[in-house]
Amino acid sequence: MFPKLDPLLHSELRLAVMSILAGVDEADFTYLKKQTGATAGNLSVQIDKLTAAGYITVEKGFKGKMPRTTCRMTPAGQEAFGKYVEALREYLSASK
Amino acid sequence: MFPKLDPLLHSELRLAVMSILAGVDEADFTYLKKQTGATAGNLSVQIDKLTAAGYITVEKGFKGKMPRTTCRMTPAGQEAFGKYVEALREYLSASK
DNA sequence: AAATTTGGTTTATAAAATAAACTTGTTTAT
DNA sequence: ATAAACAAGTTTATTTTATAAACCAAATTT
Repeated sequence: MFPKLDPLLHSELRLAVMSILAGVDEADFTYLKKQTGATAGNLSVQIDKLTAAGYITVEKGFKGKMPRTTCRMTPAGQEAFGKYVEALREYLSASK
Repeated sequence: MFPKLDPLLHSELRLAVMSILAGVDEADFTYLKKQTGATAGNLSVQIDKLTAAGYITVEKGFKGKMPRTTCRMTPAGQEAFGKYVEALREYLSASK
């Protein structure tokens, strides 16, 4: 009845990151930080987890002289995100 | 942009319990256990948390000679659940 | 009457989230 | 030129959660 929710996505911050990346092709660390309101430390950790899961890729470079970390969602990430959304709807729609 | 998700509801098992109770007036422990597939221990703990939050009430009685624990969602729980669902939609719909 | 099942609770362990502190380098002010 | 402040993160430590394992009391079955 209730499908298992991908624990990697069932996290407020990781979900927000994925939600942003789902609509935007790429986003860098500071942008994600601003949009989510997360602390840098927390964001760094959660980005690592999404990367380890193969849901996003991280590219490190420089914008001028400042370091810049760019994130993109992978196809695997898109699929996982889609499935998570579907699963979640089961939980939410059970009410009506 | 991303509303805070009520941490009490952003839990797979507690969400499932609330989702069931949202549609059903009352449900007892064993029913919830069966429907969610949770272990009794986990369910007991999570029911306690929902009770402590005032989201559900627990009534203990007997069905014949066997103990029976009946759960109901409170108005506060309904409101919190509704808000949570709304908040969550923000996360999910940001993608499209 | 011994073993099993029901309906749980309590306690212990593992995993996550979060924050605080630290690092490396850059820009700005002195 | 150097000290102070800031940017962009990472690492480590702390707190909170989730989950499972162990336990308990009473009822039922063999």
